Amino acid sequence: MSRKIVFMGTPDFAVPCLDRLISDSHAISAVFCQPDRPKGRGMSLSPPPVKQLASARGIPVFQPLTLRDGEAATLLRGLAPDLIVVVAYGRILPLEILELPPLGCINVHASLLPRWRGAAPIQWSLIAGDTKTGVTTMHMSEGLDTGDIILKREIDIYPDETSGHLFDRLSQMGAELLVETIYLLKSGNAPRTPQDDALATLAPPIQKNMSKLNFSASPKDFCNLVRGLNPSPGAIIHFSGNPVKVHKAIPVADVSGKPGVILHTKRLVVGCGDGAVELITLQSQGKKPMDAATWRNGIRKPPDGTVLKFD
RNA sequence: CGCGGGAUGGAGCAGUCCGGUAGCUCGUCGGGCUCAUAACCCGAAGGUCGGGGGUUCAAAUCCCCCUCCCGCAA
Repeated sequence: MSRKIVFMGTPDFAVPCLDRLISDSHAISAVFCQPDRPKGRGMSLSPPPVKQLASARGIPVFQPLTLRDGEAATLLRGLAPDLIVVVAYGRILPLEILELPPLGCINVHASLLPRWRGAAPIQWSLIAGDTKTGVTTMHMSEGLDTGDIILKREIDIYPDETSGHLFDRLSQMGAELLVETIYLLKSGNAPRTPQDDALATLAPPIQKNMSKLNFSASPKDFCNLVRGLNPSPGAIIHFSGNPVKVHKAIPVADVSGKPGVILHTKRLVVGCGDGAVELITLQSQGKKPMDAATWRNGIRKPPDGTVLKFD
């Protein structure tokens, strides 16, 4: 027999999960997501990705400002779901809602919990230089990603992988793990393992002041930040006072120089920490991304005796 | 009407304020040098300066309109 599911999610990451539930013929009685927000150039109001998919499939969409004023709970009681599936919804669910569905509320999270609880697990795993990550499903509790674990699946992070790329892989994997989890849940065989709070780390939302790259950091940390912040919001360096976004950078072995100083006449090998990094792809304000050699063609030659360097 | 940057030979840029010879770093092609090079030297080709209108003896440059690209902020 088919169980009624309410899906709660907002951004791109949640889309494959919803899409998979729909194509697997689960009964999605409603979708909740964050309200439309002004977005992009021109600040036009735009619906979040999950809403776009749900609308296209004719599923009712609700976008309450809060889940804590009782209205959402009343609404949900009316929908009487057997299960609530939450994927990157953007809000913590109150106990009143957590206790509502008979099968409970489950969540898909893009990390190997208890590592990287919070809003930006993918970015933080890259920034920290993790070599493996994964997806976890859990029974939701009142805390931030603290619920008992149902299933966990692990993958290796590629050495030059970006957040964008990892996002794609993990969101697909999340959809897989979600359907397996629901299957186990329905059959009453879902495992339930409490998280070890002592091993927990936090992945708070990415702040814009994290975007500034520091050439005195180690080459590895420098490049990890570039990876973690690609494609959004992007890591920034400065040249002649102007911000330049770094889309790709790699550590360079056996070379070192003063932080920020360009060490090669052709490539953008730059002194960094106790070594050097090579900047591969850059983007100046108002421009499209370009490879380092191309970017370099556009900068003016400094007066003789002056070294080329980043601020 | 959120703020802002941009469109100039194949690429990235300067020149635009103060109208009057099309410039720089590369690439391409030809030649030279070197044991050798993402090295160096010499030479050449290649542009209706995004589109339209206007002002002017003269517009990449000044005025008006349009198209496309991008950054920030949210």
